[in-house]
Amino acid sequence: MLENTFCHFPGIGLKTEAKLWNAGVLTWDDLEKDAPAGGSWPVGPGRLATARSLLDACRTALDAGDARVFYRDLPPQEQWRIFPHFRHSAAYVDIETTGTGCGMDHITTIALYDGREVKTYVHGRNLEDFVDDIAAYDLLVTFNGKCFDVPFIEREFNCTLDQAHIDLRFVLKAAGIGGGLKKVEHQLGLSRGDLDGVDGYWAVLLWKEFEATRDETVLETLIAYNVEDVIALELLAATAFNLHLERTPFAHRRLDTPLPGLNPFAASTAVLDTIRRRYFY
DNA sequence: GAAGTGGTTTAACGAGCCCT
DNA sequence: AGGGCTCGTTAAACCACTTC
Repeated sequence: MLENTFCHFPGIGLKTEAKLWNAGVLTWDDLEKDAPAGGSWPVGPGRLATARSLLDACRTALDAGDARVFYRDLPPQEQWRIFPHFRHSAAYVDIETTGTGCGMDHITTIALYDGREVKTYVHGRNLEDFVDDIAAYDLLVTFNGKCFDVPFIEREFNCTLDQAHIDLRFVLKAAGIGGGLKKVEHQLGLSRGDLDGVDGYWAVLLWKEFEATRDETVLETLIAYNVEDVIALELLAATAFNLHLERTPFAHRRLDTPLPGLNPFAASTAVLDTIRRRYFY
């Protein structure tokens, strides 16, 4: 999709890009050919020359796996186009915390999924390893991570996550699927089994319970919930990409919807019942 | 070459929304 | 419940191109 993208070039917005597509200029290679059928370019010679001068840099960035070039230059509502090109180096990330509001909050667990393997990080054990591990990826995929997860991580670890970042909250909203993560999953017909109805507030309660009891089953239930979130992100990213693709001339290049990854952690129904009884009845 | 047009960019602001 | 970020909107300025 990036090779069909022109709206990241200076002076070319979505309208001009659509005109190029309509004129049969569909790829970067087409941009270097003679004028399209009809004899004239839907963009002036100055902007055409600028775009042409940037083609090599774009090709190099694509080959080198540098997603940041496109992330920087694409309009925010078009950053979904990055996904298939850098999917092999994507990290689906979600954090759980002790809550929000009092300023003393900290991260309790982090889940990182790369489409193959799940990694988890726990406060007081291996949480700091996350900073080194995440640096290996070129693309972050989160839900509301631009507003919550990434600022929280950067504050807590005093670091900067400078990867390209697809925040599915905004991407899905622009595709007509709004709401929180659980609502989005529900709209797409996804189910979480035992963890249906469990939300971020439960993660706060589960951590509180774990700190009080040091019961590993409680911790595993929290991690299972955390991991379930990141596994779902891959499916949501592919779905969001396909929804946006349908609005372009390239709808035939849909991505296959990935099978849900295997969650190596299991939520305990006994633990969930305990939390339910204690806090919700 | 001047005027007009359409498109893009930029900045400021506020609202909305989702996270735990 | 609070925090915080992004996005959308709007308006103005700018740019490139077209038309005469």
